[in-house]
Amino acid sequence: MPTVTSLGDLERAAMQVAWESGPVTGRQVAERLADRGLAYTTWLTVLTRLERKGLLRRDRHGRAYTYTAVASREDHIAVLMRQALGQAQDREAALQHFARSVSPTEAQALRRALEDLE
Amino acid sequence: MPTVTSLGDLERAAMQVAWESGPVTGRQVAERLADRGLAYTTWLTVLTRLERKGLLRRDRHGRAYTYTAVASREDHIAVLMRQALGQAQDREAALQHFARSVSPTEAQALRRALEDLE
DNA sequence: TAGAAGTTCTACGTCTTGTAGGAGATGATG
DNA sequence: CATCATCTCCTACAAGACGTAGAACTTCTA
Repeated sequence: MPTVTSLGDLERAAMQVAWESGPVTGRQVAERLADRGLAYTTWLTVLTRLERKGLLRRDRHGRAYTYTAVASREDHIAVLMRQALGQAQDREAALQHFARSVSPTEAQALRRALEDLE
Repeated sequence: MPTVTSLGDLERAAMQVAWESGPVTGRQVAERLADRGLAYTTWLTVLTRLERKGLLRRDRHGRAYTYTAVASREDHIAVLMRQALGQAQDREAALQHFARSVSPTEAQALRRALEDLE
């Protein structure tokens, strides 16, 4: 299981944009996050690093690159959760603790999801 | 939700020992992990950092300190999983993806755990 | 063909983690 | 009580990740 490195603050922000706005250019990310007052090239660097981490893919479109999330946010989160779970020596016990820690709504959603599995 | 910082390699190893061997001294950790060939003070530093991160607690016992895990390994893992889940904007969707990604055995364990909830 | 817009490369400061030595405190032991 | 074995504390340094960005080079486009 290839370890997913944890993301920094800017990296997370850029991923949010990629997830919410579909394929984006560096320029678009910079505009979407203009409130942070960071330089355009800062976002380019962040996007490049996210590509190297395998979270984004990029395709040329004319002069510019377009960045696309490799996995959906939900998939990414599921991977993170599985990775946490993988650290348990007793997974069933860990799952039990997890089940106890979720809200009733979440528990219900989980039950439904598990039913749909079969 | 106070963010749990991710652990480094040595930190994780030290936590394993703390979880498996109950309260331990720095010396014991160093011995348990002697195969790594690291200096005793290296482990002391690691334990100190884990204490600062809130994962270990320490109590004086004569001249030495004894380190104890604040949460069980399973609780810690549940926290990590919840933290991952917390990044979703649509938790139900994320849980659904997670449910789909676990093994049949794990799914069964989860179902049981959720049943026991009520 | 010149300018706008894009990319690439390089760089630097800070924080985290791995790694550990030296100095000082303290408990045990003869 | 003096000394030795231990223990802690403080400090340090290298490497890597991340935030941050400018300079230089490339490429559309009018």
